[in-house]
Amino acid sequence: MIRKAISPENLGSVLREARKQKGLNQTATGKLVGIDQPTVSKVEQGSGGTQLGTLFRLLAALELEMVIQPRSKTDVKNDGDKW
Amino acid sequence: MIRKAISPENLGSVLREARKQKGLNQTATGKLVGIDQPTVSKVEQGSGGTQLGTLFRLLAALELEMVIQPRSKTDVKNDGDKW
DNA sequence: ACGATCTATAGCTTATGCGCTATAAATTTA
DNA sequence: TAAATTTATAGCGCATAAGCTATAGATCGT
Repeated sequence: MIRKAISPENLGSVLREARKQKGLNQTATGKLVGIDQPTVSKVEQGSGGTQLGTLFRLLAALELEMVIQPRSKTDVKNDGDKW
Repeated sequence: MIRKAISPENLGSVLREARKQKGLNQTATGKLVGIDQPTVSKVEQGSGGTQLGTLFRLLAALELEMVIQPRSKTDVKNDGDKW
């Protein structure tokens, strides 16, 4: 499971996976936090133009949190799959 | 130096701290990745309107990466930081 | 194949980001 | 405290996000 994101595309993939993991569709997810379905779609496709406010609302809907840390040279996909 | 962010304000604080830790000012940081100083300022102040593309460029300038993970059950106000 | 559900795309409108430049506060340093 | 540096704010022009609605395309189940 990809957790690390260094680009909007990465992030979009992470969000999509998390959403499916929760059994939600784009419409339902967006409704939880006031984002319309087309916007959820664009974020998941990796739109770098997406705004931070939109991202954090999405994270809230999916019960996710963001961690900022120094870039690791060695890749980080440790941690037994928790989701 | 691992910091969680659940809002644009959180994130802005994290970025500002990381920048200072690297001994950079807003102008120098922005120049590394083609962002102007006023924009860096707004991001650090927590503008939810900041775009993801801008954020990722800033992360690159500061040699940071983003990790998305399930929200910790233990409250986010638990590691000594004030937000 | 069919219908139902889900996702992607499009047009319109309003709002706002960002680069650029200039300048005003605020902070640091001597 | 004055000067230098750094950060915040503002206006302009251009580009684009996001909400809304509609619909086309894709996917799933029967």
